[in-house]
Amino acid sequence: MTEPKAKPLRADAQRNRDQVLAAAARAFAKCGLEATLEGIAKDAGVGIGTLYRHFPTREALIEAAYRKELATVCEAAPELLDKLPPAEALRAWMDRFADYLHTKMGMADALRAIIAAGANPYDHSLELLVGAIEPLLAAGVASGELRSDISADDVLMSLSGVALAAGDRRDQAGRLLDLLLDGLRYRA
Amino acid sequence: MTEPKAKPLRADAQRNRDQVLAAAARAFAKCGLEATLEGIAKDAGVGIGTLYRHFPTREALIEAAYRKELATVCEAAPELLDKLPPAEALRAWMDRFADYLHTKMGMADALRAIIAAGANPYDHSLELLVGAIEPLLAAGVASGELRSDISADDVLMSLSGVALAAGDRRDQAGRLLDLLLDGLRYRA
DNA sequence: CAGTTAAGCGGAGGCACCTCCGGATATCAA
DNA sequence: TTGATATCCGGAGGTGCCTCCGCTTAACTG
Repeated sequence: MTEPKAKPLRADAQRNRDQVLAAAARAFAKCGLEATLEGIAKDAGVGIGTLYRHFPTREALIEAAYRKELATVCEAAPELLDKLPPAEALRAWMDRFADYLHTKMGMADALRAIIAAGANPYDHSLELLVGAIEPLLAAGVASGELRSDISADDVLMSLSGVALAAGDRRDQAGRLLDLLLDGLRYRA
Repeated sequence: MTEPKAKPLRADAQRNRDQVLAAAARAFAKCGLEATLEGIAKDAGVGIGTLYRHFPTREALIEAAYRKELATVCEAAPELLDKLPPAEALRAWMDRFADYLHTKMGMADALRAIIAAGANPYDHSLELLVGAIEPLLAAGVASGELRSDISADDVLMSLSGVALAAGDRRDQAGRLLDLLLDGLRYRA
């Protein structure tokens, strides 16, 4: 999970990167999303330039800071698939995802940027999410509950769009996710 | 359409407001959304403070600048309803809306804020949109094509979520809107 | 161990955002 | 017409964002 990557960083670079990430996690936990990048850099004991080299945008930093938690949400997918019929498992996972976004609204904007960017195939979080959705969707298609002409990408896009648009009105988000799932159910 | 409001502005205030709005429209048309507020203020011949008094946030200014165009999109709803069966009319209107957002991506963030704000009942654009969707939805329910347990608010939320999340991938947005409409169709 | 060099560092600087408040002025009452 | 005053104006200033580039140093070589 501490990805080695193609290019191993120089020792000092790796150390600084970790310190920035730790400081960012602290700052976001304490101040929410409006934590200043300069403050994070100072707290990490590095210059602002160093922070920007490692994380070229605010979103990149947030994304990296929350990646581990996001992975946890994604890992719940297989478990749900064990316990529930595919369509229900998908719906339940959507709820987990929406809950997560709801508690970490800070992540919302970052996520929107990540997903909207779309084009970047190296983005880890995006893979993570698509990877979580794919088995759920495939199982639903196999069991005949879900239509087969929608990709995991599309589901993610709709899901995140709905979750982000609904913002903090969690009940409304729930209704919209029901609606989304209805659209996904197979019809002759 | 040039709402008189409860409090008629003082003559100079009204004049300044109009000039700012005109400058904003010019700036957004020319530079897209990254037009600077300071530049707009200067172009309008007012101080930055005046701009901020009239439009406390960037979104407020954008919203005001695009309100007229948005109204045009909304006015298309009844016409579509005349020409098409309700569900198709709704779908066609969604396309208009998505097209609009697509050409004016600048508006996207503003719209997201407007819709996410939600709580502000005085927001004119929100009323406009809900007012456009409501008849389409009602006609669909009346004809039995669409389910009756979804509100125009919910439709707007899903629609905008999808359109915004899809960003500039217009084809994907189209698929997602199809999906949304499938969810809206009546099922026993 | 000493030399080389590519990678990394960091903060000064320029730009935009937004707030705040002393001065200006439209409006109204007398 | 002449104050009185509520309203509005505008830009200086404090803050954060992000870029750029000269200096530093880890890592590698012989």
